[in-house]
Amino acid sequence: MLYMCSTRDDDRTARAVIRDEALRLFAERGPDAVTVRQIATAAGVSPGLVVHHFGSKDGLRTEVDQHVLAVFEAMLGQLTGEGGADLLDPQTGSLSEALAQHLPPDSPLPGYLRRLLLSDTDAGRLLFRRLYELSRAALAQLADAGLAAPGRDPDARAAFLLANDLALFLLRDRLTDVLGTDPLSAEGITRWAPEMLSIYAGGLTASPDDTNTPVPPIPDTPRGDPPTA
Amino acid sequence: MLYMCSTRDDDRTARAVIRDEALRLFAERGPDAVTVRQIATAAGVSPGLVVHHFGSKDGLRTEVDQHVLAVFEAMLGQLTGEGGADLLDPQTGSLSEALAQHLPPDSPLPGYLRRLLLSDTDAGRLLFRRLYELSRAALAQLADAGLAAPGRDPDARAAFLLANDLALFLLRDRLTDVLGTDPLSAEGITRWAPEMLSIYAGGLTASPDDTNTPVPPIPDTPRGDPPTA
DNA sequence: ACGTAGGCTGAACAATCGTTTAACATGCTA
DNA sequence: TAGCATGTTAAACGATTGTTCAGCCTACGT
Repeated sequence: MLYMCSTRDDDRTARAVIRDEALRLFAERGPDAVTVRQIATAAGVSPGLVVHHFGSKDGLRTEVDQHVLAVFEAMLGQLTGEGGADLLDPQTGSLSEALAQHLPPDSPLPGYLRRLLLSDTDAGRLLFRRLYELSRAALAQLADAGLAAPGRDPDARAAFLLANDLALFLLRDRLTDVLGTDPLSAEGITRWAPEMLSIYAGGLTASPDDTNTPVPPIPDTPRGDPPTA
Repeated sequence: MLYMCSTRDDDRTARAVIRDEALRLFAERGPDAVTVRQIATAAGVSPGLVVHHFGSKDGLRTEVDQHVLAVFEAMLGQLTGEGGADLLDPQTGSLSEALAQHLPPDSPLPGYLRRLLLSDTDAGRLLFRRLYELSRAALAQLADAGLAAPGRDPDARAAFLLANDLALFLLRDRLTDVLGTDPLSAEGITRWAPEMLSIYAGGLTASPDDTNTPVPPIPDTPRGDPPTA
């Protein structure tokens, strides 16, 4: 079964290698910008073999989609299993953080999920809807526990929180550029999380140290106050 | 000068028509997914004319980039001129809202800016950096006015607020899908803004009506409470 | 031992891409 | 009115794309 001419030192099937390399390249440049020949070269096989195993380039893309979604779902199950159901509780961390922390720093998965979420495909829509339902459930649970108000429009509020969480994900490169720190790295989270926590806990007017204490009332004098030291 | 065979009923130069159609198509499907022939057909000209006017497809893309950035910059100038400098004040509305409201509903500009922000190009990085500086300045101004705390890390806080604002923009289609309302439409804003305002004003625990009243302290009993009816 | 199914290759195919070229029509200028 | 720059088209070119095909090599069942 193994007579591959190239020197691949892992025990993965050629099929799996093609899938993994395609995943990596798709995440990096997008499926449309990657050619079958590039995938074949990266996997150390011939272009014909790619089609032979997956029927077509689109078949390969579909299978990578399924694979990524399966891995993501498995990771989601593991996270809700270990950390309880408060995965999306802003107090304990965000979805993006959890994802970044449970993945090797060079994993192509975040990038692929990013493209999937932004792509105008059924898979992307399904993924977002899944996250949305998760966000809704988390908000409802938080509300039940008295840790958050459901808001006037719980659906919109859940969507708002989810969108904010995903923004960190979608704008990761841009934020790294302006902040000088990858917000999804261990170091970046130490910058990001306190601000997020502070705002979610007490709003924009709360000072960072008020995280666990009641929020002072907003002064009635609208502006012109001396800057708060 | 005008002897075009096609029946175009506007007074724009063929060059401008090509640029506008390219802008529309680029925003819709992305520059790489749009062919020169498609642009030419949409503009009612021959493919050769596109290259004749813009040198190459990439030249056209660059010019569309410049044009979009110029229009955006002009709109930014107008907005800060009329509405004062608190354009990014969450109390008065977000950047996304302002952009959506001052543009026809079918304008390709938001879509193009979205792709620009997410594209790995210098133009995209520059645009984001511009918005980031705007956000920093707005936060500093808000802090001076006593309407917001600068936070422990003002740069990170400004980035957080900007990312949240842009999320609405980047995930517009997905949010429309799950909410049933375009969050950037007039109707959608009435759902979105109150939740955003409420959280920014008093945090997650504030009830929507507490916008201008103090926030109640978080109860000490962590969980296991009966669901609050 | 032998045949056969499947992993795999390299060359070739048709289609489509961005771009080039030659030619033509038009308006301005001298 | 002759001439020239400019706007415009149709056809064609080379490169690249996804895909097909014929055939080789190896492993496995009988």
